[in-house]
Amino acid sequence: MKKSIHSTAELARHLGLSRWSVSRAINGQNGVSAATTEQVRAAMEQFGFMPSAHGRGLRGHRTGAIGVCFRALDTPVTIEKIAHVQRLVSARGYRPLFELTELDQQRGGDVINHFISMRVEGVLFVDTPPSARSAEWQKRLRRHDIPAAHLEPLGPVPCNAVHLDRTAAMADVTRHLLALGHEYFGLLGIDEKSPLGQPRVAGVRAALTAAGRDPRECFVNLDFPHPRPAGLRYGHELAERLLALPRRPTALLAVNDEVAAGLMWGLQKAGHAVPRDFSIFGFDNFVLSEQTTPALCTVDHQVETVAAAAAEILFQLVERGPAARLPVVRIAPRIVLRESIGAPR
Amino acid sequence: MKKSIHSTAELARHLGLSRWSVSRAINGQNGVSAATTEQVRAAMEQFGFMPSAHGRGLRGHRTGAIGVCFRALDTPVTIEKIAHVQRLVSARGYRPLFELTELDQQRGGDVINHFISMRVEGVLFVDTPPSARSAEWQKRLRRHDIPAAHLEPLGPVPCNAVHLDRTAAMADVTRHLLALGHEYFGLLGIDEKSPLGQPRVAGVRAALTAAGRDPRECFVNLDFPHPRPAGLRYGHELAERLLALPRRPTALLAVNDEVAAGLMWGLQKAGHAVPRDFSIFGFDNFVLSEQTTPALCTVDHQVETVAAAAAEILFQLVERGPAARLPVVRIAPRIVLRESIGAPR
DNA sequence: CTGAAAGCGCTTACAG
DNA sequence: CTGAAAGCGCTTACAG
Repeated sequence: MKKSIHSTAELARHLGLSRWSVSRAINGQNGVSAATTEQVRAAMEQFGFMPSAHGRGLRGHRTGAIGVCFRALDTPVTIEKIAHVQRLVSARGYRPLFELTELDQQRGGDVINHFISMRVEGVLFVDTPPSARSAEWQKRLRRHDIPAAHLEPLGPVPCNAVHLDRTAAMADVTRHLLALGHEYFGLLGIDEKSPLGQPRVAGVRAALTAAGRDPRECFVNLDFPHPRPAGLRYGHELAERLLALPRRPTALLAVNDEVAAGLMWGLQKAGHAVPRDFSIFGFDNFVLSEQTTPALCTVDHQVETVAAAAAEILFQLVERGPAARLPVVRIAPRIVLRESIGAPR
Repeated sequence: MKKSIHSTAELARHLGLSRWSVSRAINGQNGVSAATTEQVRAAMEQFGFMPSAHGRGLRGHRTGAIGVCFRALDTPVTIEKIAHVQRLVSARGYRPLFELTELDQQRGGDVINHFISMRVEGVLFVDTPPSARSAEWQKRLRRHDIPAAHLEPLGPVPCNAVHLDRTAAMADVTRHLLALGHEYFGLLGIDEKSPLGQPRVAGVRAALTAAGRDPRECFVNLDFPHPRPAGLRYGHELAERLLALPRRPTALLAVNDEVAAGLMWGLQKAGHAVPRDFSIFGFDNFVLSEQTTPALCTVDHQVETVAAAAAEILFQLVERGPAARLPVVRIAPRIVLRESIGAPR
């Protein structure tokens, strides 16, 4: 009675089969009897045996591995992306290999080395900023005929990428507040010079212009240097600055839900009511946003849709070859309406 | 002029060396001239070549891979653990392979299959609850002589594990508040029947008893059914219940920082001041805790210390063989003092 | 210090 | 439906 089995050869010997039949049974190829297949399956189960991915990748040349490259795990939205990517990649029969690039900055660029040495069939870059380093990474991947797709790259990418359409989202939000009767908008903590802030301000401008308003007279952008990431405390300070303004906006669009919450508490502490005196919109649909009183209106990233689109691009590239060029996809975020907005007084 | 190189054999041919010299140069073995080593290194750099992990794992029998198994990515503390584990494992020359078990519940248990097929040299379980499934996983690993260590298992584990000493943490907190003069304690949202709540309540009891008090008369545990995870809103509701109590505790110990923050806002809304009327302690040292006004006292998980201890256990097991049994390590959390506590009125 | 053989655990392509 | 050869890309152990 054997106690453990570590190769298809041992399994074959144990079952009195040839190693080739065992291999075929494991891979579900035809040309092997149903009885043999079942016998092999049962023995694998019994011994907890799994064929070596190394032997397999060496001979078969399909490793089934997909490299997934994150910048850092700093936001809840990024975390959600991981979970979805893991699910999508596994469901398609591949295995994800996760790497964090930020940690690697200090340790030399072995993220890509690892992917190459593992002979991944494709790489998904998530939230990665443009840099000399990442440009070089991509050149190396191309050399090895490994295709790459981009899930929300922080810079411009010519193809094989999925973006969240922040411009459309903010235009939507602005239209919504215009329809409620708001005339003067406050943007809070949205840095127009940052790659993520620029399209958001553009969306506000576009909606105002489309409604026949002059953007220069319809909104004020409040921002000042603060510790990153922008949080509750920064929102709290913004409330003070806002109240000190000679002309106060009635519709407030915050950079994220935490700033929106801090802003709301600051305003409430000063005796103002939301949405009676101010309408507030957050961004990110972070758990916090539904826990405040009143619950915050916000913008949802549609992570599942974005992740699915990016994964689909990668699968296409893996299956059609690394030379393929797929158009950039833009996903529209979804506005989440809750209790923090109303008509201005 | 070759444009790409995919194996040590190609590299050797290109450099006019034997494949064996190339292999030795790559692995930094002695018995190869410095000039040859440098030549090989330069060519690898030039062609972006990395030896196949599959060929390597097959012949060398050391794959350098470590499986890291998480339950889910639901809390910031878990996320922090990932980052530390990645860093520690890489620094020791291994490569982490991350898997999320919760997603896999639905898809069949191929987490362990993946680890086994990748011939990992060890597995680190993080935050994993005891279950029939995980017991079976461990049996399978043992069969393959793959050692496993546990970073904060949610159930009892006889060895090779690191725990956060929640009992010590709560005893510390309680002693601190006793010293300030508090006589009556409120526990908020800490479920004494849960594996994480039980040791926390035990710590409070222990500190009270040690101070010569009767725990039965010194604290009240407020908890009621609520949507998980416990957050701001739940804390907000707890504030109301607390204020309705015939005898109000002055020292409040919340299950986590979000509940503590919600509690604080609820009390402030009702016209009470913190810490003048109530002293509040959170738990987790979540970013939120330093962003509230006043900033929350809390308990830090010492993630770095816990992760390092668990990684060290795993490295020992990998190097000393899977039969080794290392004692369970308990790490004491650190109390973070900020502005939310004071002497009772 | 360098070369040539053997073999890790698989799959592919061919033969029966 | 099953068997035996060859070879994927490496490293180990041996020979010089």
